Amino acid sequence: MLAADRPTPEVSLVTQLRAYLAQANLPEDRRLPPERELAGLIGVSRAELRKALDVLEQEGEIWRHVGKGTFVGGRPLDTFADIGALARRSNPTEVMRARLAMEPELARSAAFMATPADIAEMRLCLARSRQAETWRQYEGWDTRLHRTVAEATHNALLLGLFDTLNAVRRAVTWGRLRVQPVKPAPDHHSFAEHERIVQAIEDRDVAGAATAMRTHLQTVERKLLARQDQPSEG
Amino acid sequence: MLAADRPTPEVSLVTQLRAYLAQANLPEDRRLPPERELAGLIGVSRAELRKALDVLEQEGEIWRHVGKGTFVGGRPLDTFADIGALARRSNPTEVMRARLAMEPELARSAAFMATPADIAEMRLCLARSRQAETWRQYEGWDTRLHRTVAEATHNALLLGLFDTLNAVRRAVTWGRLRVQPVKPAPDHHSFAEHERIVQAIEDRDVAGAATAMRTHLQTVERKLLARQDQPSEG
DNA sequence: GCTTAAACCAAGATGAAATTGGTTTAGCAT
DNA sequence: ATGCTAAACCAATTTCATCTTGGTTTAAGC
Repeated sequence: MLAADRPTPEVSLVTQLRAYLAQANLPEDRRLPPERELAGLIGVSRAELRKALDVLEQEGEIWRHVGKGTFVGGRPLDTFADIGALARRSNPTEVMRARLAMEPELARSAAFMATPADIAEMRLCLARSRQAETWRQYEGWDTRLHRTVAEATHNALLLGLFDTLNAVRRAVTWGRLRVQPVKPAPDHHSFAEHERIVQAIEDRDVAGAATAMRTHLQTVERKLLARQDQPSEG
Repeated sequence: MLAADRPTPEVSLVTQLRAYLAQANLPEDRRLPPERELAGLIGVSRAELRKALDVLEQEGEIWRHVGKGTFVGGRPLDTFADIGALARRSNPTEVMRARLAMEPELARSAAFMATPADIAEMRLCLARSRQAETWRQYEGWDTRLHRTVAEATHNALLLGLFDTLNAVRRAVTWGRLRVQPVKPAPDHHSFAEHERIVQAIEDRDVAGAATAMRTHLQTVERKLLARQDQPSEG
């Protein structure tokens, strides 16, 4: 381009762009023309335009995404976490790792925050799971025990995260048939491990609660890897 | 079809279908062939097949959806984690506690799984955050650093949980304006703390990474409680 | 050296066509 | 009439090819 086109080089392209953004009436979604087009409109090279857009993006005045375009304003936050999509991208191994990352910390927090009512419910779940006549019943009480621990943190966000994790776990684990006609053996590893978790929480043993939960989940992981016909719950 | 093909009409089509479901090895998603095809396979009319499928659906053994297909097992729960509702029930304190529960474990896992590319991106975020000219810019790089750590776990589920946590954090923190004209001081506590986190991850020091992240978040928590006019990020 | 234009890439949008469960209709045999 | 079958039709959904778009690389040009 000729020098005469830009008689005032001290007026930076960034400023020029800001002026354009203010003047141009953009569509409802505040999307501005594609870079190639915009470069032609303003009369600069695409590379130069992009450098200016980089600045505006750093400033937070615009946001860009490949395939979508460039938009004025802050990046919109998606208000929903899609469990299904998450489950599709994940797998049983990842679920196990995620449980190992989260649940010990939930147990730790529960040991701090649990009320007597929380602990009573945990003990109820323990007892019912021992009385279970089928694996399905056992799984129900097992799931409820783990959720009670999450509830005992008395933190709505942590509980929500646990529920999300749990929903993904169920979605991921769904396919595998578990035709276990027999009921859990009285010496099933989970009974003692669950007991230790609840006891640690009752004793306000924060480190012990986390450790007990981690140990428990590691056992579940080992069984899960060894034999696919075992329930994946724990 | 000839009567000879079905010499035992008392064996209902439903039973026959159940046998088929047990025997056939279905794809990962447990989807069975389209009705038209399945009808041909079994050798019955589509109408008759559908009547049997109706029973199985009633029993809860399968579920169907137009355009999708027919699947064995329970209908997947289409629960979306509602970030907005979660944010409404939560508060900054809970968010902080949730970060303290999750992010050290993410750092620990990242120390295991991070690739050189992950670490390079972390270092980039570090450098940019130091160069930030405004708090807004700093926050952007800080957020990106923390998310890179979550990415470095190479666990889609953990990343999803982190994103959910982060979305709630942003939603909860929404109201508070932070008009901090000055840029972060060169000795801002987070610089050194972030550096320690990344270094531990690079050194494959799993315990150190978790500890560094916990220490960092505790500092953020302290600052947050002491002075509301500080950025809540860290 | 620096800029520019062009090519290339992968993520996302778009739209036509095919697929699929659900429903209706017409034919046909009993 | 009754009951079954095949075919057509419908709307929801997937699939696939194509286009768009920001991001990146490359090489020519000055």
